[in-house]
Amino acid sequence: MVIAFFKILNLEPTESMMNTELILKNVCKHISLDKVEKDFFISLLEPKTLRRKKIYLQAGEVCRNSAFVIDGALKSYTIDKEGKEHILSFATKDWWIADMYSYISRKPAILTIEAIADSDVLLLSYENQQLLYDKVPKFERFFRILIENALVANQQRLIDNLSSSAEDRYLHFIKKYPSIPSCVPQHNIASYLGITPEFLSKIRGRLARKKA
Amino acid sequence: MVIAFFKILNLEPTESMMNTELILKNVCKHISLDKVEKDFFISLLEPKTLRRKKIYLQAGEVCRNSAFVIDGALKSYTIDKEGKEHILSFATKDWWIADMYSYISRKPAILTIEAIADSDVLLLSYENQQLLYDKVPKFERFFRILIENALVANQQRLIDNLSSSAEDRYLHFIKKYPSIPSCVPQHNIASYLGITPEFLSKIRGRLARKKA
DNA sequence: CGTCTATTTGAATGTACTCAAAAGCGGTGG
DNA sequence: CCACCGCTTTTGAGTACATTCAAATAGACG
Repeated sequence: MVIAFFKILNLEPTESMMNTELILKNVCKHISLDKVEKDFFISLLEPKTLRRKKIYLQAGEVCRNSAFVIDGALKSYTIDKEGKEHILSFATKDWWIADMYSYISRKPAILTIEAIADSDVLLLSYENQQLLYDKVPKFERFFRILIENALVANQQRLIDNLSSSAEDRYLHFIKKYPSIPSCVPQHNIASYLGITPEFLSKIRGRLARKKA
Repeated sequence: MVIAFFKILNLEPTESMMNTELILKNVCKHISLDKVEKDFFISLLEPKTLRRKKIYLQAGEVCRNSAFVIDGALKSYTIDKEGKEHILSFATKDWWIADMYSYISRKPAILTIEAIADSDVLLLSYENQQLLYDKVPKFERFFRILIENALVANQQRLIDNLSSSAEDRYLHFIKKYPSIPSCVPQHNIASYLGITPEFLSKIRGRLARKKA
Protein backbone atom coordinates (compact mmCIF):
# COMPACT_ATOMS: atom_id res chain seq x y z
CA MET A 1 0.00 0.00 0.00
CA VAL A 2 2.98 2.32 -0.47
CA ILE A 3 1.45 4.09 -3.41
CA ALA A 4 -1.78 4.66 -1.55
CA PHE A 5 0.11 6.44 1.16
CA PHE A 6 1.63 8.96 -1.23
CA LYS A 7 -1.71 9.42 -2.94
CA ILE A 8 -3.21 10.48 0.35
CA LEU A 9 -0.47 13.06 0.76
CA ASN A 10 -1.29 14.19 -2.76
CA LEU A 11 2.26 13.83 -4.00
CA GLU A 12 3.13 12.86 -7.54
CA PRO A 13 4.39 9.32 -7.32
CA THR A 14 8.03 9.14 -8.30
CA GLU A 15 9.88 6.20 -9.70
CA SER A 16 11.12 5.10 -6.32
CA MET A 17 7.65 5.26 -4.85
CA MET A 18 6.19 3.24 -7.67
CA ASN A 19 8.23 0.18 -6.95
CA THR A 20 9.26 -0.02 -10.58
CA GLU A 21 11.83 -2.64 -9.77
CA LEU A 22 9.30 -5.43 -9.89
CA ILE A 23 7.91 -4.55 -13.29
CA LEU A 24 11.34 -3.90 -14.79
CA LYS A 25 12.50 -7.27 -13.54
CA ASN A 26 9.38 -8.77 -15.11
CA VAL A 27 10.14 -7.17 -18.47
CA CYS A 28 13.86 -7.88 -18.37
CA LYS A 29 13.22 -11.58 -18.00
CA HIS A 30 12.59 -11.53 -21.75
CA ILE A 31 14.20 -8.45 -23.29
CA SER A 32 17.09 -6.24 -22.22
CA LEU A 33 16.61 -2.50 -21.86
CA ASP A 34 18.99 0.42 -21.40
CA LYS A 35 18.36 3.23 -18.96
CA VAL A 36 16.61 5.48 -21.48
CA GLU A 37 14.26 2.71 -22.55
CA LYS A 38 13.49 1.81 -18.97
CA ASP A 39 12.73 5.41 -18.08
CA PHE A 40 10.53 5.79 -21.11
CA PHE A 41 8.62 2.62 -20.28
CA ILE A 42 8.13 3.69 -16.68
CA SER A 43 6.94 7.12 -17.79
CA LEU A 44 4.06 5.44 -19.60
CA LEU A 45 2.76 3.70 -16.49
CA GLU A 46 0.12 4.99 -14.16
CA PRO A 47 0.06 3.72 -10.59
CA LYS A 48 -3.27 2.98 -9.03
CA THR A 49 -4.51 1.67 -5.73
CA LEU A 50 -7.61 -0.46 -5.48
CA ARG A 51 -9.50 -1.27 -2.30
CA ARG A 52 -10.82 -4.78 -1.79
CA LYS A 53 -14.04 -5.39 -3.78
CA LYS A 54 -13.32 -2.39 -6.02
CA ILE A 55 -14.40 -3.14 -9.57
CA TYR A 56 -11.60 -1.98 -11.75
CA LEU A 57 -13.19 -2.97 -15.05
CA GLN A 58 -16.92 -3.51 -15.52
CA ALA A 59 -18.06 -5.89 -18.27
CA GLY A 60 -19.53 -3.76 -21.03
CA GLU A 61 -16.93 -1.02 -20.74
CA VAL A 62 -13.88 -0.97 -22.99
CA CYS A 63 -10.76 -2.22 -21.24
CA ARG A 64 -8.31 0.63 -21.81
CA ASN A 65 -5.42 -0.69 -19.73
CA SER A 66 -3.34 -3.68 -18.93
CA ALA A 67 -2.69 -3.84 -15.22
CA PHE A 68 0.51 -5.13 -13.68
CA VAL A 69 0.07 -6.18 -10.07
CA ILE A 70 2.63 -4.81 -7.61
CA ASP A 71 0.81 -6.08 -4.58
CA GLY A 72 -2.53 -7.59 -3.65
CA ALA A 73 -4.79 -9.82 -5.73
CA LEU A 74 -7.36 -9.37 -8.50
CA LYS A 75 -9.71 -11.67 -10.36
CA SER A 76 -11.34 -11.53 -13.79
CA TYR A 77 -14.71 -13.19 -14.26
CA THR A 78 -17.95 -13.38 -16.22
CA ILE A 79 -21.45 -13.59 -14.87
CA ASP A 80 -23.64 -16.13 -16.68
CA LYS A 81 -27.35 -15.85 -17.42
CA GLU A 82 -28.16 -17.46 -14.06
CA GLY A 83 -26.11 -14.86 -12.23
CA LYS A 84 -23.25 -17.19 -11.44
CA GLU A 85 -19.69 -15.93 -11.40
CA HIS A 86 -17.02 -17.80 -13.38
CA ILE A 87 -13.43 -16.81 -12.73
CA LEU A 88 -11.18 -16.81 -15.75
CA SER A 89 -8.03 -15.73 -13.98
CA PHE A 90 -6.42 -14.51 -10.82
CA ALA A 91 -3.57 -12.04 -10.75
CA THR A 92 -1.26 -11.58 -7.81
CA LYS A 93 2.11 -9.89 -7.42
CA ASP A 94 4.15 -9.88 -10.62
CA TRP A 95 1.23 -10.81 -12.92
CA TRP A 96 -0.53 -8.92 -15.67
CA ILE A 97 -4.29 -8.79 -15.99
CA ALA A 98 -6.70 -7.35 -18.56
CA ASP A 99 -9.71 -8.29 -20.65
CA MET A 100 -7.52 -9.26 -23.56
CA TYR A 101 -10.41 -9.39 -25.97
CA SER A 102 -11.61 -5.90 -25.19
CA TYR A 103 -8.12 -4.47 -24.87
CA ILE A 104 -7.02 -5.50 -28.34
CA SER A 105 -10.33 -5.06 -30.16
CA ARG A 106 -11.48 -1.85 -28.41
CA LYS A 107 -14.88 -3.50 -28.00
CA PRO A 108 -16.93 -3.82 -24.79
CA ALA A 109 -15.37 -6.13 -22.24
CA ILE A 110 -16.83 -9.56 -21.52
CA LEU A 111 -14.97 -9.79 -18.26
CA THR A 112 -15.25 -7.88 -15.02
CA ILE A 113 -12.03 -7.31 -13.11
CA GLU A 114 -12.20 -6.81 -9.38
CA ALA A 115 -9.75 -6.50 -6.49
CA ILE A 116 -9.95 -9.47 -4.13
CA ALA A 117 -7.64 -7.73 -1.67
CA ASP A 118 -6.38 -4.15 -1.40
CA SER A 119 -4.02 -3.89 -4.33
CA ASP A 120 -1.45 -1.68 -6.02
CA VAL A 121 -1.23 -1.89 -9.77
CA LEU A 122 0.58 -0.15 -12.59
CA LEU A 123 -1.57 0.61 -15.63
CA LEU A 124 -0.36 0.62 -19.20
CA SER A 125 -2.94 2.13 -21.51
CA TYR A 126 -3.56 0.77 -24.98
CA GLU A 127 -2.37 4.05 -26.50
CA ASN A 128 0.82 4.01 -24.47
CA GLN A 129 1.43 0.44 -25.44
CA GLN A 130 1.18 1.34 -29.11
CA LEU A 131 3.56 4.23 -28.48
CA LEU A 132 5.89 1.81 -26.77
CA TYR A 133 5.79 -0.54 -29.75
CA ASP A 134 6.70 2.38 -32.03
CA LYS A 135 9.53 3.80 -29.94
CA VAL A 136 10.95 0.57 -28.53
CA PRO A 137 10.07 -2.25 -30.90
CA LYS A 138 11.61 -4.75 -28.53
CA PHE A 139 8.38 -4.51 -26.58
CA GLU A 140 6.55 -6.20 -29.43
CA ARG A 141 8.68 -9.16 -28.56
CA PHE A 142 8.10 -8.83 -24.85
CA PHE A 143 4.36 -8.80 -25.14
CA ARG A 144 4.41 -11.52 -27.75
CA ILE A 145 6.29 -13.75 -25.32
CA LEU A 146 3.98 -12.75 -22.49
CA ILE A 147 0.95 -13.72 -24.53
CA GLU A 148 2.57 -16.90 -25.80
CA ASN A 149 3.07 -17.97 -22.22
CA ALA A 150 -0.47 -17.01 -21.31
CA LEU A 151 -1.75 -19.03 -24.26
CA VAL A 152 0.24 -22.08 -23.27
CA ALA A 153 -0.97 -21.84 -19.67
CA ASN A 154 -4.52 -21.48 -20.90
CA GLN A 155 -4.24 -24.49 -23.16
CA GLN A 156 -2.88 -26.52 -20.28
CA ARG A 157 -5.81 -25.48 -18.17
CA LEU A 158 -8.24 -26.37 -20.92
CA ILE A 159 -6.73 -29.82 -21.28
CA ASP A 160 -6.91 -30.18 -17.53
CA ASN A 161 -10.58 -29.30 -17.55
CA LEU A 162 -11.26 -31.78 -20.33
CA SER A 163 -9.36 -34.66 -18.83
CA SER A 164 -9.34 -34.43 -15.04
CA SER A 165 -11.86 -34.81 -12.26
CA ALA A 166 -12.62 -31.88 -9.98
CA GLU A 167 -10.45 -33.41 -7.28
CA ASP A 168 -7.44 -33.76 -9.57
CA ARG A 169 -7.95 -30.25 -10.88
CA TYR A 170 -7.95 -28.92 -7.33
CA LEU A 171 -4.80 -30.81 -6.42
CA HIS A 172 -3.15 -29.59 -9.56
CA PHE A 173 -4.19 -26.02 -8.81
CA ILE A 174 -2.80 -25.89 -5.28
CA LYS A 175 0.39 -27.47 -6.52
CA LYS A 176 0.79 -25.00 -9.36
CA TYR A 177 -0.27 -21.91 -7.42
CA PRO A 178 0.55 -22.68 -3.78
CA SER A 179 0.40 -19.02 -2.80
CA ILE A 180 -3.10 -18.38 -4.10
CA PRO A 181 -5.27 -20.33 -1.65
CA SER A 182 -3.98 -18.18 1.20
CA CYS A 183 -5.03 -14.88 -0.35
CA VAL A 184 -8.18 -15.90 -2.20
CA PRO A 185 -11.45 -17.11 -0.66
CA GLN A 186 -12.24 -20.73 -1.28
CA HIS A 187 -15.42 -20.14 -3.25
CA ASN A 188 -13.37 -18.15 -5.75
CA ILE A 189 -11.09 -21.12 -6.24
CA ALA A 190 -14.15 -23.30 -6.77
CA SER A 191 -15.35 -20.87 -9.42
CA TYR A 192 -11.95 -20.94 -11.12
CA LEU A 193 -12.03 -24.74 -11.14
CA GLY A 194 -15.56 -24.75 -12.53
CA ILE A 195 -17.25 -26.38 -9.54
CA THR A 196 -19.60 -25.25 -6.78
CA PRO A 197 -18.20 -24.03 -3.45
CA GLU A 198 -20.08 -26.82 -1.69
CA PHE A 199 -18.45 -29.45 -3.81
CA LEU A 200 -14.98 -28.01 -3.31
CA SER A 201 -15.59 -28.12 0.41
CA LYS A 202 -16.54 -31.78 0.13
CA ILE A 203 -13.42 -32.54 -1.89
CA ARG A 204 -11.27 -30.88 0.74
CA GLY A 205 -13.03 -32.84 3.47
CA ARG A 206 -12.41 -36.08 1.62
CA LEU A 207 -8.72 -35.25 1.05
CA ALA A 208 -8.20 -34.30 4.69
CA ARG A 209 -9.78 -37.56 5.84
CA LYS A 210 -7.71 -39.50 3.34
CA LYS A 211 -4.45 -38.00 4.58
CA ALA A 212 -5.31 -38.67 8.22
CA MET B 1 -3.77 -32.38 -53.03
CA VAL B 2 -1.97 -30.23 -55.60
CA ILE B 3 1.29 -30.31 -53.74
CA ALA B 4 1.19 -34.04 -53.39
CA PHE B 5 0.93 -34.41 -57.11
CA PHE B 6 4.11 -32.43 -57.76
CA LYS B 7 5.89 -34.28 -54.99
CA ILE B 8 5.21 -37.54 -56.75
CA LEU B 9 6.73 -36.14 -59.90
CA ASN B 10 9.69 -35.11 -57.74
CA LEU B 11 9.60 -31.50 -58.88
CA GLU B 12 10.59 -28.65 -56.61
CA PRO B 13 7.37 -26.95 -55.68
CA THR B 14 7.28 -23.42 -57.00
CA GLU B 15 5.38 -20.50 -55.63
CA SER B 16 2.46 -21.06 -57.95
CA MET B 17 2.23 -24.71 -57.05
CA MET B 18 2.29 -23.98 -53.36
CA ASN B 19 -0.88 -21.99 -53.35
CA THR B 20 0.82 -19.18 -51.51
CA GLU B 21 -2.10 -16.90 -52.08
CA LEU B 22 -3.98 -18.26 -49.10
CA ILE B 23 -1.15 -17.81 -46.63
CA LEU B 24 -0.24 -14.36 -47.94
CA LYS B 25 -3.83 -13.29 -47.59
CA ASN B 26 -3.79 -14.66 -44.06
CA VAL B 27 -0.68 -12.64 -43.20
CA CYS B 28 -1.80 -9.48 -44.97
CA LYS B 29 -4.94 -9.34 -42.90
CA HIS B 30 -2.72 -7.90 -40.18
CA ILE B 31 0.44 -6.49 -41.72
CA SER B 32 1.28 -5.20 -45.21
CA LEU B 33 4.18 -6.65 -47.14
CA ASP B 34 6.01 -5.62 -50.30
CA LYS B 35 7.01 -8.07 -53.00
CA VAL B 36 10.49 -8.71 -51.57
CA GLU B 37 9.14 -9.42 -48.11
CA LYS B 38 6.47 -11.72 -49.49
CA ASP B 39 9.01 -13.66 -51.52
CA PHE B 40 11.33 -13.94 -48.56
CA PHE B 41 8.52 -15.21 -46.35
CA ILE B 42 7.43 -17.76 -48.92
CA SER B 43 11.01 -18.94 -49.37
CA LEU B 44 11.03 -19.95 -45.70
CA LEU B 45 8.04 -22.24 -46.03
CA GLU B 46 8.12 -25.93 -46.70
CA PRO B 47 5.09 -27.55 -48.29
CA LYS B 48 4.07 -30.93 -47.00
CA THR B 49 1.30 -33.38 -47.72
CA LEU B 50 -0.19 -35.56 -45.01
CA ARG B 51 -2.40 -38.58 -45.55
CA ARG B 52 -5.36 -39.12 -43.30
CA LYS B 53 -4.32 -40.55 -39.88
CA LYS B 54 -0.72 -39.47 -40.46
CA ILE B 55 0.81 -38.32 -37.20
CA TYR B 56 2.61 -35.13 -38.00
CA LEU B 57 3.85 -34.49 -34.47
CA GLN B 58 4.19 -37.15 -31.79
CA ALA B 59 3.93 -36.09 -28.14
CA GLY B 60 7.42 -36.31 -26.67
CA GLU B 61 9.16 -34.99 -29.78
CA VAL B 62 10.05 -31.32 -30.08
CA CYS B 63 7.63 -29.41 -32.28
CA ARG B 64 9.94 -27.77 -34.81
CA ASN B 65 7.34 -26.20 -37.07
CA SER B 66 4.18 -24.23 -37.16
CA ALA B 67 1.86 -25.60 -39.80
CA PHE B 68 -0.47 -23.50 -41.91
CA VAL B 69 -3.29 -25.54 -43.41
CA ILE B 70 -3.89 -25.06 -47.13
CA ASP B 71 -6.39 -27.84 -47.36
CA GLY B 72 -7.71 -30.72 -45.27
CA ALA B 73 -8.06 -30.95 -41.51
CA LEU B 74 -5.80 -31.69 -38.54
CA LYS B 75 -6.32 -32.11 -34.81
CA SER B 76 -4.08 -31.65 -31.80
CA TYR B 77 -4.73 -33.76 -28.73
CA THR B 78 -3.35 -35.33 -25.56
CA ILE B 79 -3.80 -38.87 -24.33
CA ASP B 80 -4.56 -39.10 -20.62
CA LYS B 81 -3.44 -41.80 -18.18
CA GLU B 82 -6.52 -43.87 -19.04
CA GLY B 83 -5.67 -43.75 -22.73
CA LYS B 84 -8.41 -41.32 -23.62
CA GLU B 85 -7.90 -38.73 -26.29
CA HIS B 86 -8.67 -35.07 -25.56
CA ILE B 87 -8.72 -32.70 -28.51
CA LEU B 88 -7.30 -29.27 -27.85
CA SER B 89 -7.84 -27.87 -31.32
CA PHE B 90 -8.83 -28.52 -34.88
CA ALA B 91 -7.22 -26.79 -37.83
CA THR B 92 -8.80 -26.56 -41.24
CA LYS B 93 -8.07 -24.41 -44.29
CA ASP B 94 -6.54 -21.05 -43.39
CA TRP B 95 -5.64 -22.00 -39.80
CA TRP B 96 -2.32 -22.43 -38.05
CA ILE B 97 -1.53 -25.36 -35.81
CA ALA B 98 1.41 -26.33 -33.57
CA ASP B 99 2.21 -27.45 -30.07
CA MET B 100 2.76 -23.89 -28.94
CA TYR B 101 4.39 -24.95 -25.70
CA SER B 102 6.96 -27.15 -27.36
CA TYR B 103 7.48 -24.81 -30.28
CA ILE B 104 8.44 -21.84 -28.16
CA SER B 105 10.24 -23.68 -25.36
CA ARG B 106 12.04 -26.29 -27.53
CA LYS B 107 10.93 -28.89 -25.00
CA PRO B 108 9.14 -32.20 -25.72
CA ALA B 109 5.61 -31.73 -26.99
CA ILE B 110 2.61 -32.51 -24.84
CA LEU B 111 0.33 -32.67 -27.84
CA THR B 112 0.11 -35.04 -30.74
CA ILE B 113 -0.92 -33.55 -34.06
CA GLU B 114 -2.59 -35.78 -36.61
CA ALA B 115 -4.27 -35.37 -39.98
CA ILE B 116 -8.01 -36.08 -39.81
CA ALA B 117 -8.26 -35.89 -43.61
CA ASP B 118 -5.67 -35.84 -46.36
CA SER B 119 -4.11 -32.42 -45.97
CA ASP B 120 -1.70 -29.94 -47.50
CA VAL B 121 0.21 -27.74 -45.12
CA LEU B 122 2.99 -25.18 -45.25
CA LEU B 123 5.59 -25.50 -42.53
CA LEU B 124 7.44 -22.64 -40.93
CA SER B 125 10.32 -23.88 -38.80
CA TYR B 126 11.23 -22.24 -35.53
CA GLU B 127 14.60 -21.23 -36.94
CA ASN B 128 13.03 -19.68 -40.01
CA GLN B 129 10.56 -17.86 -37.85
CA GLN B 130 13.41 -16.31 -35.84
CA LEU B 131 15.08 -15.39 -39.12
CA LEU B 132 11.86 -13.82 -40.25
CA TYR B 133 11.62 -11.77 -37.04
CA ASP B 134 15.16 -10.50 -37.64
CA LYS B 135 14.78 -9.63 -41.30
CA VAL B 136 11.18 -8.47 -41.32
CA PRO B 137 10.31 -7.29 -37.81
CA LYS B 138 6.74 -6.69 -38.88
CA PHE B 139 6.26 -10.41 -38.44
CA GLU B 140 6.72 -10.00 -34.70
CA ARG B 141 3.54 -8.04 -34.90
CA PHE B 142 1.79 -10.55 -37.12
CA PHE B 143 2.48 -13.47 -34.84
CA ARG B 144 1.71 -11.41 -31.77
CA ILE B 145 -1.73 -10.65 -33.20
CA LEU B 146 -2.20 -14.26 -34.23
CA ILE B 147 -1.46 -15.42 -30.73
CA GLU B 148 -3.54 -12.70 -29.14
CA ASN B 149 -6.49 -13.94 -31.14
CA ALA B 150 -5.75 -17.52 -30.24
CA LEU B 151 -5.59 -16.57 -26.58
CA VAL B 152 -8.89 -14.74 -26.72
CA ALA B 153 -10.57 -17.69 -28.46
CA ASN B 154 -9.11 -20.02 -25.86
CA GLN B 155 -10.33 -17.91 -22.99
CA GLN B 156 -13.79 -17.86 -24.51
CA ARG B 157 -13.75 -21.60 -24.76
CA LEU B 158 -12.61 -21.93 -21.18
CA ILE B 159 -15.43 -19.69 -19.97
CA ASP B 160 -17.80 -21.75 -22.06
CA ASN B 161 -16.58 -24.94 -20.45
CA LEU B 162 -16.95 -23.46 -16.99
CA SER B 163 -20.39 -22.04 -17.48
CA SER B 164 -22.36 -24.08 -20.01
CA SER B 165 -23.90 -27.52 -20.16
CA ALA B 166 -22.68 -30.02 -22.72
CA GLU B 167 -25.74 -29.34 -24.87
CA ASP B 168 -25.12 -25.59 -24.91
CA ARG B 169 -21.45 -26.12 -25.66
CA TYR B 170 -22.36 -28.31 -28.61
CA LEU B 171 -24.84 -25.78 -29.96
CA HIS B 172 -22.29 -23.04 -29.54
CA PHE B 173 -19.66 -25.11 -31.32
CA ILE B 174 -21.72 -25.88 -34.41
CA LYS B 175 -22.74 -22.25 -34.59
CA LYS B 176 -19.16 -20.99 -34.30
CA TYR B 177 -17.59 -23.59 -36.59
CA PRO B 178 -20.38 -24.68 -38.96
CA SER B 179 -17.91 -26.14 -41.42
CA ILE B 180 -16.19 -28.47 -38.97
CA PRO B 181 -18.88 -31.09 -38.28
CA SER B 182 -18.88 -32.02 -41.95
CA CYS B 183 -15.18 -32.82 -42.10
CA VAL B 184 -14.56 -34.19 -38.62
CA PRO B 185 -15.97 -37.40 -37.13
CA GLN B 186 -18.49 -36.89 -34.37
CA HIS B 187 -16.49 -38.58 -31.65
CA ASN B 188 -13.72 -36.04 -32.28
CA ILE B 189 -16.19 -33.25 -31.66
CA ALA B 190 -17.26 -34.97 -28.45
CA SER B 191 -13.63 -35.09 -27.38
CA TYR B 192 -13.20 -31.39 -28.18
CA LEU B 193 -16.27 -30.58 -26.12
CA GLY B 194 -15.03 -32.72 -23.24
CA ILE B 195 -17.81 -35.31 -23.31
CA THR B 196 -18.11 -38.96 -24.34
CA PRO B 197 -19.17 -39.85 -27.91
CA GLU B 198 -22.20 -41.68 -26.49
CA PHE B 199 -23.40 -38.62 -24.67
CA LEU B 200 -22.96 -36.38 -27.71
CA SER B 201 -25.04 -38.85 -29.67
CA LYS B 202 -27.75 -38.61 -27.02
CA ILE B 203 -27.65 -34.82 -27.08
CA ARG B 204 -28.05 -34.84 -30.85
CA GLY B 205 -30.92 -37.27 -30.57
CA ARG B 206 -32.64 -35.04 -28.05
CA LEU B 207 -32.12 -31.92 -30.18
CA ALA B 208 -33.45 -33.65 -33.30
CA ARG B 209 -36.56 -34.79 -31.44
CA LYS B 210 -37.03 -31.32 -29.98
CA LYS B 211 -36.94 -29.67 -33.40
CA ALA B 212 -39.44 -32.13 -34.88
C1' DC C 1 -20.99 -58.75 -49.63
C1' DG C 2 -18.25 -58.75 -45.53
C1' DT C 3 -15.31 -56.18 -42.50
C1' DC C 4 -14.13 -52.36 -39.91
C1' DT C 5 -15.24 -48.28 -37.73
C1' DA C 6 -18.57 -44.83 -36.22
C1' DT C 7 -22.89 -43.92 -34.23
C1' DT C 8 -26.98 -44.99 -31.62
C1' DT C 9 -29.58 -46.89 -27.79
C1' DG C 10 -30.44 -48.51 -23.07
C1' DA C 11 -29.62 -49.74 -18.21
C1' DA C 12 -26.88 -49.06 -14.25
C1' DT C 13 -23.59 -46.06 -12.03
C1' DG C 14 -20.99 -42.08 -10.53
C1' DT C 15 -19.77 -37.41 -10.28
C1' DA C 16 -21.11 -33.04 -9.34
C1' DC C 17 -25.18 -29.90 -8.34
C1' DT C 18 -29.18 -27.85 -5.67
C1' DC C 19 -31.23 -26.54 -1.69
C1' DA C 20 -31.39 -26.07 3.09
C1' DA C 21 -29.45 -25.77 7.40
C1' DA C 22 -25.68 -25.62 10.67
C1' DA C 23 -21.16 -24.31 12.09
C1' DG C 24 -17.08 -21.25 11.87
C1' DC C 25 -14.87 -16.79 11.72
C1' DG C 26 -13.64 -12.10 11.59
C1' DG C 27 -15.16 -7.64 12.62
C1' DT C 28 -17.82 -4.12 15.30
C1' DG C 29 -20.33 -2.09 18.90
C1' DG C 30 -22.28 -2.30 23.43
C1' DC D 1 -14.77 -8.92 26.74
C1' DC D 2 -18.63 -10.79 24.89
C1' DA D 3 -22.64 -10.71 21.71
C1' DC D 4 -24.14 -10.15 17.44
C1' DC D 5 -23.78 -9.55 12.42
C1' DG D 6 -22.51 -10.76 7.86
C1' DC D 7 -20.08 -13.76 5.17
C1' DT D 8 -17.69 -18.11 4.20
C1' DT D 9 -17.35 -22.86 4.77
C1' DT D 10 -19.19 -27.32 6.00
C1' DT D 11 -22.57 -31.06 6.02
C1' DG D 12 -26.42 -33.83 4.37
C1' DA D 13 -30.31 -35.45 1.54
C1' DG D 14 -32.23 -35.66 -2.83
C1' DT D 15 -31.51 -34.81 -7.84
C1' DA D 16 -29.58 -34.03 -12.45
C1' DC D 17 -26.15 -34.42 -15.70
C1' DA D 18 -22.85 -37.17 -17.76
C1' DT D 19 -20.26 -41.71 -17.84
C1' DT D 20 -19.57 -46.70 -18.35
C1' DC D 21 -20.42 -50.87 -20.38
C1' DA D 22 -22.72 -53.69 -23.56
C1' DA D 23 -25.17 -54.52 -27.55
C1' DA D 24 -27.51 -53.14 -31.78
C1' DT D 25 -27.41 -50.24 -36.18
C1' DA D 26 -25.61 -47.75 -39.65
C1' DG D 27 -21.98 -46.27 -43.00
C1' DA D 28 -17.70 -46.56 -45.62
C1' DC D 29 -14.51 -49.09 -48.20
C1' DG D 30 -12.24 -52.80 -50.44
